Amino acid sequence: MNLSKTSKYAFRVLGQMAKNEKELYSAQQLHKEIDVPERYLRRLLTDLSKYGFIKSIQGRQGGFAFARDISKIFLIEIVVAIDGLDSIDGCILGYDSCAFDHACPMHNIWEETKRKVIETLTKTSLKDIQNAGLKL
Amino acid sequence: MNLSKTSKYAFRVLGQMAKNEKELYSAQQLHKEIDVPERYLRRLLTDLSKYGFIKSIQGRQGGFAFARDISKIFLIEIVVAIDGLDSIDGCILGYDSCAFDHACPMHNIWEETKRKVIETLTKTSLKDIQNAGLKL
DNA sequence: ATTAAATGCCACTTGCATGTAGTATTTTAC
DNA sequence: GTAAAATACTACATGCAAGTGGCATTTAAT
Repeated sequence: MNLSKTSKYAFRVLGQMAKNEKELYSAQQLHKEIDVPERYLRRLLTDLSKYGFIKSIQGRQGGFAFARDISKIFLIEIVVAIDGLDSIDGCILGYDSCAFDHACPMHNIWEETKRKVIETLTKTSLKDIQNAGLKL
Repeated sequence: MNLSKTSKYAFRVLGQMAKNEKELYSAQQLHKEIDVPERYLRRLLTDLSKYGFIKSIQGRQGGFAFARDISKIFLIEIVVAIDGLDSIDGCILGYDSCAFDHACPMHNIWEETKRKVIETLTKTSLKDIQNAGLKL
C-alpha cells in the first residue's frame, strides 16, 4: 500500500497529456502545466517512453506523445512499471512471505480492501480521467 | 495512499501484543517474536506509549502492556498517530489543495476506493485481528 | 548496597527516493 | 552548415525515513 511520489508525478503527467491525447508535449511545456521539477520530469518522461506508454521525438520541435491508445492505458500499469506490483499488492505488514499458508494477522481483514484498490486501478484508464478536474 | 514502514512495524507489534492482551511484553521478547530491529522497536514502543495505545513500566521486570481496551483501538488511529491522516486521505496525485472546488483529475475516480480504505481501517480494531494469522 | 534487566533520551549513521547539473546527441529552422 | 531547441545519458547532491549506539534512569532480585 504505497504509491511513490514518482508514480504520483507520472499520474500528473499522463493525466495532463491525456487532455489532448494527440498533442505533442515538450518537457518544458508540461513543467509549466503541472507541478513537477523540470529536470526530474524530463527523466521521468524518458522512463515513461521506455515503459512504452509514450514515445519520444528528439530534436528541435520534438517532445512526447502517447504511444498507445489511452483508453487502453490503465493506472495499474503505470504503478507497476514504476513501483512494482508489491507496492500495492504486497503484505500490509510488510512481510515478504505472507500467503494463504502462512498469513499475517491482518491478511484476511485487508484482502477485500486491497482487491478494491487493485480493481479500481485496473479498470481505470487514462481515457476515463481525460476530462475530469476541469470544472471550476 | 501511503503506509510507512514504521506504521507497518506498529501493526506488527500491536498485533502481536493483542494475542495476549493482558500480558506485559518486554522489547526484547517482542523483538524475538516479530521481525523489527530491536533498537528501532524500542523507540517505537516508547512512541506508542506516548500516543496512549500502550503503557510502559520501567525498571527490571518492566515492559509494555495495553493502556486501553483493544476492542477500541482502531487501525486508523495508529496510522494517524504515526503518519498523519493525509498519508491515507490526501490527494492521490499529491496535490496539497485538492478539494471539491478545485479537484485533481483523479479525485472522483479515487474517492470511493479511498473511502473503502478508510472505512476498513476505521472499523477494524486490534481485537478483530487478535486470533488471525495462527492457522498453520 | 550492588547488580541486573528493563525503559528513556539524544545524537549519529545509513540507505534510498528525490532532485540537480553538465554534457552529449538529435533534429529543425534559417 | 551553423545555431537553436529539444531529448538522452550519467554522475552527483539533498532530504528524510530507517536504523544504530552510548549512556542515563528506573526498579527488582539478591
